[in-house]
Amino acid sequence: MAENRPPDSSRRSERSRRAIYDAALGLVGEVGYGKTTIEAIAARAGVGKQTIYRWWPSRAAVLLEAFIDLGNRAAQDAGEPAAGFPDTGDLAADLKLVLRATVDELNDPAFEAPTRALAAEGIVDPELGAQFVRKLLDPSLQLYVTRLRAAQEAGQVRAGIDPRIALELLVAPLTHRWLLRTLPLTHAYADAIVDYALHGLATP
Amino acid sequence: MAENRPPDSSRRSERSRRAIYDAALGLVGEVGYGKTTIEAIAARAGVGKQTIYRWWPSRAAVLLEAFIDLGNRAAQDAGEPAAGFPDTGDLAADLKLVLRATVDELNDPAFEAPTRALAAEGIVDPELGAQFVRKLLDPSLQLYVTRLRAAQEAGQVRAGIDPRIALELLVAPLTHRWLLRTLPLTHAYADAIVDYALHGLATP
Amino acid sequence: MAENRPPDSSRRSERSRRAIYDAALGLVGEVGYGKTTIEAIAARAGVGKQTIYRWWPSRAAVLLEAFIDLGNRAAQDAGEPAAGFPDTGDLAADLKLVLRATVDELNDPAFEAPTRALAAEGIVDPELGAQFVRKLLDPSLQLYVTRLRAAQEAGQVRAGIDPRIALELLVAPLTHRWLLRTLPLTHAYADAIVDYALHGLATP
Amino acid sequence: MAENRPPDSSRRSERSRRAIYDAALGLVGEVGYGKTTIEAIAARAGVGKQTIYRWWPSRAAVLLEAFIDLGNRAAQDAGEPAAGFPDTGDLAADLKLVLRATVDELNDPAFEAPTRALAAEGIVDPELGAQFVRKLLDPSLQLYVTRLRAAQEAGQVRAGIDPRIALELLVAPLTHRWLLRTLPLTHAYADAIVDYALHGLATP
DNA sequence: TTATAAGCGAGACGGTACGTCTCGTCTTGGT
DNA sequence: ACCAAGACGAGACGTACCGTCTCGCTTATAA
Repeated sequence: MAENRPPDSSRRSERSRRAIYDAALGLVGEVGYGKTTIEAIAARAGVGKQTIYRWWPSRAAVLLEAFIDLGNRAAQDAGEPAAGFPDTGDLAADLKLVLRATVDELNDPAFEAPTRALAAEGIVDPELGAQFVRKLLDPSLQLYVTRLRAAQEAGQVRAGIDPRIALELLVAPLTHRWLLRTLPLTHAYADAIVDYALHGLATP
Repeated sequence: MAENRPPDSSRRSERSRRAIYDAALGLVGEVGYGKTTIEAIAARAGVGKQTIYRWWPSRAAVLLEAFIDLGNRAAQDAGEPAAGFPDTGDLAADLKLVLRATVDELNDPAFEAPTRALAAEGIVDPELGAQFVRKLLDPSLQLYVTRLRAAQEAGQVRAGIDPRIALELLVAPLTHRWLLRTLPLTHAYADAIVDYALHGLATP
Repeated sequence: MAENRPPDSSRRSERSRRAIYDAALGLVGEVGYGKTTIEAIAARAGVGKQTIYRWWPSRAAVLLEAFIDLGNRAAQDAGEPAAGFPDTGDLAADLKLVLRATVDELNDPAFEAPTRALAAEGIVDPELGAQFVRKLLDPSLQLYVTRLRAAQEAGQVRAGIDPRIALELLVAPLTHRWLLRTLPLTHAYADAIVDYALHGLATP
Repeated sequence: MAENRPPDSSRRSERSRRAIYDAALGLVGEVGYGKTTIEAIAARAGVGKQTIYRWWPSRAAVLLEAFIDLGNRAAQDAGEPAAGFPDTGDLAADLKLVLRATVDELNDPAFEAPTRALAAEGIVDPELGAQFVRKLLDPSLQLYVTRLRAAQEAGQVRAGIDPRIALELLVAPLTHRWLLRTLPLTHAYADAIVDYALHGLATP
């Protein structure tokens, strides 16, 4: 009975898709994620509810795609400036630069609400969490891997170090403070993390 | 007009409070947090809904208190046994022991669902997040501070190191992997984190 | 802000409407009007509560419509049979016939509960009372007017008499006894009312 | 187990009783009967809910007693002026006088809300209805019986007429219009009812 | 060039849970 | 013992959304 054929995406309305992204991001910013209901998105986008249910499995999925799309458009607008990791040869300086920028981004109110919402949803919904990590988080982390490997080849990082683990020593503390709001997230903290991570806690 | 006087907690029914804790924890374990409704908790606890709304501001607050109470009872049952941080003199070994235990706890399915639910809720609701940190997280973290300070006094940790930041280098990577499910959370990973954090990434 | 547009009645589910009528009448008969909740009607009708709230302003309005519908269906089933007022030429006899039938109807237990409930609600809620009168009471009373006017033309009723007032002399005492339960409502009483009303109380 | 002994009325607080009457009448006047809850009465009277439940079986019973008490106090204040039925020898004139006064009373807004509420409740609740009739309605009606019997002895009313039925011919139409709001309730209507009832509808 | 079938906007539907309100009972402490 | 106060179990209220399901209406192939 239950046919459940997937919809023909070639006939999908681009117009509606954009309107839904805009409505979703707008609502999350204005009333918070909890009150961003599918009905409200549909109403604001001037779209039937079914059009959302046809193409997305959940409210969080809509927001995730809207977010990714936002990033893509931003990148495209900026003429695709790589957004690569700086490599001045001074690893500590480069890391501090990037981590400070991360701190600023995490402290940006416009960025905060939807990201927290997505992170929270991803923590509970493994499917969504995987997408979140794959599409939003991993690409950024990969840049650390590249930079760390370069430093390793330059003899600035110990040979045995696994860059994939090393990067977590740098990034996780920031994420930790941001997600759990244990203590304020400052540039000084970012600098301290870099110093501690590079030179260790133990007496030499 | 809006009087809204707080209820008289001296007349609160202990019986109902326990029943609500039990029902909440039971339901979260059985059907997950998302489907643990206040109505269901009230029904299972044999309690009026108003009795929940009278004493807790939200579903998450109920679960948080239930969780804390569970911890308290466990501690009490066990006759308040240590719960302290090991101090064998070997800092690396002690840290590995504790972080491995943390890994095991985070990987325990019984523990996972409610903790994820609470963490996710706390990420979005600052009020609840603060309680979560204050009542559940901070007490554990404080033990790290104590142990690190002892190591510092023993000359095993560099003098300038702030234990409160140092501990995040150790704990945050575990939390990060657990919350975001980037990569598997293993004893080997815990060991690596301790080694990297203690001795740093940079070439000496 | 408050849009509150009325629903599109062309898309209304006939199925649900009937089910709601049946459930409402059934429940009033079984548990009484006071215990006939909207939740119970919805549950028994296999209908969402919103479907009731969408189309009716109150519980009493549902029952009123159900009642009217019941009358309409009964009339339709019977092939629209007479329902008219008898006119044998003997006004007293005709009135006694009709008033005795009214007495029987008012004394019918199946009829009593919902009618009392509606009447009581209409007494307190002017809106509903108006509908009650217009849709259920007035059509019946109009038959009296017709019959009395015929009698007037036949010279059996004094020329100056206003049929609309005259009818109340006949009908109100029955309603009075029924609503207020002052004294038993019998055929003898109906006969007495007709005799008194037609020939007056005063000595000629 | 369920003892359910009746409370000792000798120790009853007169103070509370009065406060409850006042609160009940005040609330019905201000917010209508539907919103006059027992909780609200208790709160306004500065009385525990149990004190109401202890002495009255229902909200309507409270209001009924409050109403009766109001009448008693009014009578007492006025020095008990009989309130008897006028008897000038002219039955028609006396009846018109009284019925016009009744019309005025029924049209008095202050009087309307609680009386409608009580009547409506009495229609549905036989117990309460009986009390309503016995304590409020019958005493008034008895005055009609007395006056009609006097007229009968004076030869102004036909010998066979039962005053108890006759009075309903006069009073019921007014009640009918008031309760059901079929048509406006005016002095002219009261006069017409008296004329019609005294001299009948039929041609002599 | 029409028909035909998809996506679409709209929104009614059967449901579930919400958070509030009131019910009538029960408990506590005060007089 | 009655009382004021109010917590309690119970459950209906009316609202908000859920996800599904028709409805007509474009709109773009395929006959």
